[in-house]
Amino acid sequence: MSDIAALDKTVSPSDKFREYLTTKRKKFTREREIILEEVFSDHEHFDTDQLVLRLSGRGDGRQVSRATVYRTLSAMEEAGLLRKVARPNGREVWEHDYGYPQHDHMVCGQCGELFEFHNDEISTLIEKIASAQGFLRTSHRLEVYGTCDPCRRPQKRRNRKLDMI
Amino acid sequence: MSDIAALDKTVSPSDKFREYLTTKRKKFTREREIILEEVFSDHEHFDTDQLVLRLSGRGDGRQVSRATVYRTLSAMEEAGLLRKVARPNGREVWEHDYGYPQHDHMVCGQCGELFEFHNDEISTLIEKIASAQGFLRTSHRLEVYGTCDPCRRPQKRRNRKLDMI
DNA sequence: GAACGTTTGAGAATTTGTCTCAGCGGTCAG
DNA sequence: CTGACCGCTGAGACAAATTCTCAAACGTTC
Repeated sequence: MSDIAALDKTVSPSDKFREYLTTKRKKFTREREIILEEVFSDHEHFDTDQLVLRLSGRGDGRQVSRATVYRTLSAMEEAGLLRKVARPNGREVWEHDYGYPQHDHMVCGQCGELFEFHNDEISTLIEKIASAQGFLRTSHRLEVYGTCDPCRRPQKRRNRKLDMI
Repeated sequence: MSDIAALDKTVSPSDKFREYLTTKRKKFTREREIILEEVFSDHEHFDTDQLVLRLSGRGDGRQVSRATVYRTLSAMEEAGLLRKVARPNGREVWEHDYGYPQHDHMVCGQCGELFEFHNDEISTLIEKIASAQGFLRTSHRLEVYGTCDPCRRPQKRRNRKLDMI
């Protein structure tokens, strides 16, 4: 699911982060590098706490404090590398926002799975509605709730990550 | 006249909540009644803490504990009476989700104001996109971020602080 | 109205994120 | 290359929001 990642990425996340830090007169430290590396080692959504755990489980003897992880993730958000997405349980998770097209999500209430999708009409329409009200849109967040295809099929074994009694 | 015909339109939040509680084999306690009454006494968005305060300020000598307020709001969400909306500062507020038409929000990053809007095209389009993927949509949440009209106008010092409730 | 399972309140505990501050260490002018 | 400035870090204190614990009170059912 993550093989097409390097498409038109002439600038790597690392470069982009460096660029951001430079313009902000901030520093590209070893800690920030470690975090960036870990964050971009796969494309799954992750939660801050998970990341802290993953970082502390690294065998390289170099760990990063919780505070620094929080600080760095915020910086990466500002740099346009990451964005937050809400899950149905109220929690928030991070996802890559760089090297990936703008997209929205469908959240399955049965299995809790998060599906990404992209649609230009939506963005255009939202833009239109906003400007009709004098509202200057910079971004949006759209989550569609319901039931995903696999979970709707009766026969097949359904994904059941959510609780059963 | 037929009372069945009238039922659909006259199911009050209270009735709806009772119905939910009954099917869940839960109890309609005095505390839940008090909270429900306060929540539906006006249509503003509110935050849990605000509600706790409002409840403790009631002169009727009957107060409800914080824990119960949290528990009851969650139950009301499950019952379909309330839903959560995100504010730009990461906070969440509650709004009525019953007796009100489906609508979305525009959130001003300057003043933090929340504007409701409704647009059928959006719903239709989302429906279309979802079903094209076999996803059965039951609801959605759309928040448009940007700057509202008043805040875009220069000179006038219209911008309020974000963290004032 | 008695039995029984549910709910409540008060405060403790947990969760999640921010802040402090002394010492470390990139960066860059010289 | 080197020193020094100033941002950065870790550890833990703090803070805010929410959930949990458990004995007593209550609502519902029979």
